[in-house]
Amino acid sequence: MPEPKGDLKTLDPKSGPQAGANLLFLREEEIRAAQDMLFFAYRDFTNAADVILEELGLGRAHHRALHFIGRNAGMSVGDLLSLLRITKQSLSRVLNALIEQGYVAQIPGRADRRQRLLALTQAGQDLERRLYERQRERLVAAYREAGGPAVEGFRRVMRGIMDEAARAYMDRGEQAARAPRARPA
Amino acid sequence: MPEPKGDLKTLDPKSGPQAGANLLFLREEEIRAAQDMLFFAYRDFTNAADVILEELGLGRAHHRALHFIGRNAGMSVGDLLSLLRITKQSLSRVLNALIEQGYVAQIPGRADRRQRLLALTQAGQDLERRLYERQRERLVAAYREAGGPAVEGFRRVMRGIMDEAARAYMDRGEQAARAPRARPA
DNA sequence: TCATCTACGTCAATAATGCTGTCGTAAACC
DNA sequence: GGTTTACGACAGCATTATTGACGTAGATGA
Repeated sequence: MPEPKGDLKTLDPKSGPQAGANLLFLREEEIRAAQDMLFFAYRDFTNAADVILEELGLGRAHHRALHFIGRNAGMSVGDLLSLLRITKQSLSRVLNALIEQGYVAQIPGRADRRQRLLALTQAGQDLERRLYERQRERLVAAYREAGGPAVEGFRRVMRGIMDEAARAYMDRGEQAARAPRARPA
Repeated sequence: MPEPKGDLKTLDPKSGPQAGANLLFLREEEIRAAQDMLFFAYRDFTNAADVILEELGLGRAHHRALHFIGRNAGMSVGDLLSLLRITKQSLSRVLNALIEQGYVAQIPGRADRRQRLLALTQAGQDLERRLYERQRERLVAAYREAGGPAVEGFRRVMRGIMDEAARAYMDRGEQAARAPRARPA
């Protein structure tokens, strides 16, 4: 990459040696580095699928919906809403587009016929898989570089960052992990 | 080829008939779980600061700018643009608001007087710290729950997910790590 | 010195994604 | 049978992002 003049690395390397303050500083620097990392990793992770989305005229919101519907075939609209934590209106635009374009199907719930259970059509599964593959590349590379124990640590920290509801969701498939639309061919 | 998993939890105790397919399944489930985690962790991490932002009528874009300016006092507008990877126009709205409200100061570059180097004012430092504290709570809790080795693993995986430029940026202060907000307005 | 590039700012228009509030309908529930 | 629930839709608005065009001051090099 071309180095601009106002180079980020040459900011201020003076060191103030105070053991206690230094420890405090290290802790703060550690937390601030985590802020950086969350921003960068999330940015580049989501970017990975953007090329495909763009050529289809879809956005990241569509991708998120496809992802969660694919992973929880037969979920209700309400379930999806509380997973995404957006409003009905925000979702409806996205969902309508996906339905209209044949990526998502709605089937009335059998137990509760007010519900319109969501699932990916074949086209939806195909598209979701294409998007998945892009993000998968990055994640697999990162996992491989980092190694198994690091991945376990990653999992533990990420879990700690998310809130209780999200943790409960993550625990969901622990037993019935294959429930969704599992199985790679 | 790659080590699939460093003994995460055992998703499937029954070492079934098709061990190969099962391994494949585990790998895919692992990647998909990572997608979930990135979404949830990022969502809840960013949400942490929203209350403060809202009462000030600021958004997350303002927070990101404050964060990076605070961490790189004296950076140029161009540097900030390439860090955030947004357009000049997107940044200008945010930056103008921050300057107008007295959170950010611009000083002409000494070497290159076309530049308008950015730094937080005292008010900006105070605000940024309030926002930081909120996110810090979450991260400290997560780090403590997870433990030291897990944090190192987290760091390694996150680094693997981000792109080369971001990694180079992370390596920036490895020695001069104390540069961040050492510059008063 | 003069032409050109660079760093930054701005105007105009548009898109994607989110929000609130309201209303309607069908089905479930007590 | 009245109330709540699940969902859909309309109207309007805010935030954050985009592209493209244009201007200006200052750096830079032939």
